Amino acid sequence: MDNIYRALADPTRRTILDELCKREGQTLFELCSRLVMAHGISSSRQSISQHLAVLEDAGLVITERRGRSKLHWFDGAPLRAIVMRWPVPTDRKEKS
Amino acid sequence: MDNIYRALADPTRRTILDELCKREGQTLFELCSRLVMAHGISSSRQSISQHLAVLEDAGLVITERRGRSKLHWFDGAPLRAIVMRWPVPTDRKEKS
DNA sequence: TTGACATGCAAGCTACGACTTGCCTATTAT
DNA sequence: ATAATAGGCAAGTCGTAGCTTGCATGTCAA
Repeated sequence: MDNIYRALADPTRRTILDELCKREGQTLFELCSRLVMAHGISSSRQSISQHLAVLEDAGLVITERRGRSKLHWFDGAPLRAIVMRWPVPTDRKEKS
Repeated sequence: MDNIYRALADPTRRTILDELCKREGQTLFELCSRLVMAHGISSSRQSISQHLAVLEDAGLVITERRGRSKLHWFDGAPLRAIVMRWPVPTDRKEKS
């Protein structure tokens, strides 16, 4: 799964992940309106849909069809590949 | 610093970070030859140099001029922004 | 000082990614 | 059945990232 990095490369996709962390199980329309409200993102529905497809392909978003809607959840599991690949220093507060 | 994500988006740059983790303080030429040897990367010197500039701009690589050479070190500190932004599940081994 | 070595700068080319537009499919309500 | 709702598919445009090429800068050795 190497497309995590590509998925994280786009700022809109990162904001989508933020939004899905705040509220679980959002539909595409919920996400679109919330991205406009909270953040200044005013992309088309199709654009957000394509972003979600990239995120889902990377495993960062899990979906479930519910009738004519599609619900989206955030999943941080693929992010472990990053912290396992390179050393991430712990941020202990250091005195000067 | 939002360009961490862009810096990680390229596979060659990720391999450069891997290589710098294995051996510290490499020069540009060292990196070029090692990228060809260990991994199958055969980009030009200028290409690698540009990649290093992106990584340095993202704070993932720290440099130091030493005479006519430039030494490079890996720095994982910017990666904390990722693990602090989204929840990364700990991978405890689970019994089935 | 002169030449070899290690790197930097800048312009140009090409390919891919993000976005839009238009139409299509599936589900629910009346 | 029909219309409205929620989303999917596909082609096309545009900008930018990655790569190369050519030349310039700076450093060390003889």
